Amino acid sequence: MASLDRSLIAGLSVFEGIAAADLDRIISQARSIRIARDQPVFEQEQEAHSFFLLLDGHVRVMKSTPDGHEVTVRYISPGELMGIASALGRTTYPANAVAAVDCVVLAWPSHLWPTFATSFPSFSANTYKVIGSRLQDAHMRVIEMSTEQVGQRVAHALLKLVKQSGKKTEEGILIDFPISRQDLAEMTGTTLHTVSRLLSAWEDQGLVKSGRQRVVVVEPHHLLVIAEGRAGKS
Amino acid sequence: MASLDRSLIAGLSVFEGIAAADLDRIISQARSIRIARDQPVFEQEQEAHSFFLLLDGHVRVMKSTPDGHEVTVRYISPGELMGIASALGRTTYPANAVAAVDCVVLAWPSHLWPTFATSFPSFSANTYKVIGSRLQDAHMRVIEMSTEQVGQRVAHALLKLVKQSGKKTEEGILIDFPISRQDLAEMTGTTLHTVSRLLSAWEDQGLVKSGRQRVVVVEPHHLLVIAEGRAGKS
DNA sequence: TCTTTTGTTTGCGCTAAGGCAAATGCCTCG
DNA sequence: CGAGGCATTTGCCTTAGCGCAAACAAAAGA
Repeated sequence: MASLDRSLIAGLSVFEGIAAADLDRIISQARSIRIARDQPVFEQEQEAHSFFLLLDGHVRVMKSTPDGHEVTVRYISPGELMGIASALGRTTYPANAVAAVDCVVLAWPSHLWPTFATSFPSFSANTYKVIGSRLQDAHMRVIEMSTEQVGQRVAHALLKLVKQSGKKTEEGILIDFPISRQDLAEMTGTTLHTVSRLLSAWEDQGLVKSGRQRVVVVEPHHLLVIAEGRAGKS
Repeated sequence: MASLDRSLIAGLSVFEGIAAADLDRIISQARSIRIARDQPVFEQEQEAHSFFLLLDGHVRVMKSTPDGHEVTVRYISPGELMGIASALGRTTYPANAVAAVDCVVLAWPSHLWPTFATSFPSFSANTYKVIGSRLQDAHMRVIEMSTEQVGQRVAHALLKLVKQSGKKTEEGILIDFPISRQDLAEMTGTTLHTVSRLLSAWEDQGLVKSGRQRVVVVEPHHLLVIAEGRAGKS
């Protein structure tokens, strides 16, 4: 671990409330790994040998069903934990994770978790908070899927991505990793066709600008109106 | 706590791997509460003062959206934990829980959690396992909502209920608490009308028998075929 | 017992959104 | 620079399932 990483890392919310010395001990036991775009970080059903912290890049987490469907569970941004199956007593990963762009991650062997949990209570508390918010997220997704129509869901997804990984540009807020219509469809439970139609319509209205694997949100506020449900049905 | 409860409780999976003496200490700090049908166990957004173990009855956990929709997250059966927000560092309950029938629960004050977690590591490990499986569940729900059609979803819901709370009768397997079409609709993201139509159709085919707030599954195997997707579209 | 409330059934029309198919445009790799 | 492969766009058709509305049935209450 190069020392320059330390200063970056210390500020992450996962490490809030952890003494510098403890942080050093935690970090020193991690391996830093570089993962090329489209390469897996971990795979569904495989033994959960490690848990990870994403330092740089973006990772897509998805689950595939027996009958071949794929659903994107979430995107991971820098600073977030992933593959923390061990904290929940699981021995295998529940999903696939692949690098959406070239990534750098820290990896700890899973067997360290129990020690970490007892030695660094803040770390485990922070981790469980993360899990709590993921559970919350998942339930929100269920609710969205149950009660909203596709337009709203896609709008929500875009806003979530903007919040997570939005990068200001002169055109608007760019989602700063490659994302296809298909990807958006897998996040919202629809088809790439429908997503394409929606984006085209929104582009005509000047709400977004989009191209190949690229989306820029121009009018987040208006998009929010759509997401919330009552946008004038013009 | 009456001692007769102990023997029942000791066998629960939440308490697996816990020494008898520890178990006593845990249980002695709980209050046993009786909750009448349709009364709340805890409520969304309220301060999470306690966490609970359901001893007897059935509890429905649901989430309401700002715009008035209600979605049923899950049913809790005897032996299951609920309201374990504190284990995830939350200070409020994320959902509503109401007794589907008269219930008996054990309640621990939330402030005990940190102590419990350190004093009884098996207990906390078991709890986190529960949370892990709930997260898994929630993701499965998202996937179902994304990829399956209503018939499949309702079939899945029925099978889940049967597994959780099925009671063998001469007619078939009865879901042993009152459940309305509306309830099933809220579990599967559809309307009571559609559920009603489906149940009627299935009743005609002899797969289920149902009445007012009552469902008996006669042919679980055939229902599974429907849930899995490829049932001849007759 | 009669009335009211609450849950259920069912018919009918409508529409959001999926499926299919073909065309177009943008990268990338040779 | 050219060819082939992806990603995207769009039109047209089909349909699952929702909304509305009315009739029914069973439980609960008076």
